[in-house]
Amino acid sequence: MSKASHLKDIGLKATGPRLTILELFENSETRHLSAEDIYRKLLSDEVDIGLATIYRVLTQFEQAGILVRHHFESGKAVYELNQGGHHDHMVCVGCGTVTEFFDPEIERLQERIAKQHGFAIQDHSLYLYGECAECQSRRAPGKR
Amino acid sequence: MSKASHLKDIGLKATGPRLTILELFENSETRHLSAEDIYRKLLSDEVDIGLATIYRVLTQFEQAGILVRHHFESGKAVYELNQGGHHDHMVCVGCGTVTEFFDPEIERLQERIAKQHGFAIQDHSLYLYGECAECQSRRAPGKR
DNA sequence: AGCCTTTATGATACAGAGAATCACCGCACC
DNA sequence: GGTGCGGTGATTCTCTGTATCATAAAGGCT
Repeated sequence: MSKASHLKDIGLKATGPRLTILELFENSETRHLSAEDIYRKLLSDEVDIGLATIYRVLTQFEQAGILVRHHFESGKAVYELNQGGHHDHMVCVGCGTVTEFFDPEIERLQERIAKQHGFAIQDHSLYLYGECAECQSRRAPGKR
Repeated sequence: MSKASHLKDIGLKATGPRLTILELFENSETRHLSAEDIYRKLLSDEVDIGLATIYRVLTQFEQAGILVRHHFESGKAVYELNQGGHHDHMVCVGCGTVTEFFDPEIERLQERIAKQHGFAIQDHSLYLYGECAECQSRRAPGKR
């Protein structure tokens, strides 16, 4: 299915900005992008899309399930392509790198805890913050 | 140890606003308070503390380890008394109630995953969002 | 107690992320 | 080829939270 018809299927016109932003996610090295990231990236590519449009499109894509939104500690929201599999995130406080992981055991334990409290989970967020291997050795070479 | 000397020990003068805010946390029904919550609570108690002061004091208390800060999905930061034991949170999207829990197994698994990636955890945040038992039965009485 | 230095306070201005507004544009449909 | 309607982008607004700065209050000292 083409990108254009994919957008139409969810009730959104296949406009220039929307296709551009979608392609940006598909071609980006870094999976996780903030509105600002996208804005600046497009500016440097000589593509002029207003910041308001970017926020709008990101929100629409999130509601349509094309993107998933995360709030890391930075305070600003980042988005990534929704490729089906749920996963959690490990964020390096040194370089900002985001590593994804999935642990079925943790998922199961969360469900068990919720059940114990009569709580119906709709969503959850698990972020590990710390230092990645590269940043550790950069900071203390020789060690470890 | 008195509250006043506790504050002095961490290098903070025992001023009115600081003692008031500390007592508010100790006497509050709801463990988790935002700056706004505190501001409005104090206003209704005829205590006039500037919002700037509240933000400052909260930040200082967090740095001193007296309070712990959380970012739920609401976007605004909430604080709770740091009473030693780490725990995670379950937030009801219906009524906003926050339930605390601790699962040593989940903690252990997080550490294992980090180690597998050579990642040194400094901190983590785990929030479960969903509907609490009360809200479920309120929405669909009779069911479940 | 009274002085004096330091720190805290509160009003206000500012900053940054993101949402709302609104005139204009352009595509789809008649 | 008009016309209607959703989409766009410039701008304004809102909401948290921070920085500024003149004034006030703590706490040490005598």
